Amino acid sequence: MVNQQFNFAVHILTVLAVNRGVVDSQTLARSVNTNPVVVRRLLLALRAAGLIETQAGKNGGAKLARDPRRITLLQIYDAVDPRPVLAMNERKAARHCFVSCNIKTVMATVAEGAETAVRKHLRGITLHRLQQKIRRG
Amino acid sequence: MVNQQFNFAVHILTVLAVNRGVVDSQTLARSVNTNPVVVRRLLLALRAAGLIETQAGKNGGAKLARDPRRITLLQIYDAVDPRPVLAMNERKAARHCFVSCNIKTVMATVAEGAETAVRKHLRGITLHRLQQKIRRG
DNA sequence: TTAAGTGTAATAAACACAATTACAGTTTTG
DNA sequence: CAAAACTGTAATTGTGTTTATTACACTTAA
Repeated sequence: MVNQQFNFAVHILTVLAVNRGVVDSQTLARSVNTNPVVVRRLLLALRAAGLIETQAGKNGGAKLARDPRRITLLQIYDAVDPRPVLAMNERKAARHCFVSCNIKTVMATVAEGAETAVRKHLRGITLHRLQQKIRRG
Repeated sequence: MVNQQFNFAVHILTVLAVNRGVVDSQTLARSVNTNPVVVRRLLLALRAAGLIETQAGKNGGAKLARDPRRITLLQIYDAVDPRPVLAMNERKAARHCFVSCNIKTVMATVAEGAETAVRKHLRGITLHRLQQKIRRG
């Protein structure tokens, strides 16, 4: 099972951007094709990041907290806090082996570079842009 | 459990680059701190990519097939064929929902861009460079 | 011919993630 | 104020992915 929180979150926000109003977790879950509880957990993360507002009670749900032009995919990425794009090796090094003792530090730099590259890419894409693409089919 | 094949593979190749000779899977496994069978499976992938040569039988093992200056992290990445850096959503779309029907295509483009960014980063780093970094501690 | 390796299948164990159930709390509306 | 319709959240189960382990046939050097 691959982590799809980023996908789910972008999907949810796109629906909110298109609908321009309050949408409940049940409706969002149907669009994403998942469980409402999964959606609500993501909504909490998105709210903590200041991207949406939620309302409890009857006729409650979620809506965007700001203009889609001012929401980037990087902000969504950070909101759901996914695992690094290149996994780090957390095992103990073999003390007798020089490579084993130093590879971790070196690979951390490599992973950091990969992360930076992805972040730069995501920073350049706004929710509004996705919305436009979807409108055009 | 996070996929560490890329980490393992880079580690293995770095040991081979430093040792400059045949190393058996038992020794490599101790350095990586994993099981020899796991190492041997990775060695098969690296051999298929033309990065190493292996030898069966007594005093067998693996060695680099070419100069570390001509091995990039991208080649290693491709050899182990890891999952995409951004996962794709494979679920069925909700036919009644316009966003649901089109988000997949849009997100595929986003994921492709992320992949390209990471690949570009990895293409710029050679095994030889890692070796140098490790030598300096 | 034996010792020490690789190649490879099969299975078990560990782990991450999503789905589901359940229910307390909140808010609107009649 | 009572009922309906939501959110917030904990607890548990189900499913898929990855690594570890065992086993053994095959290969090669000495």
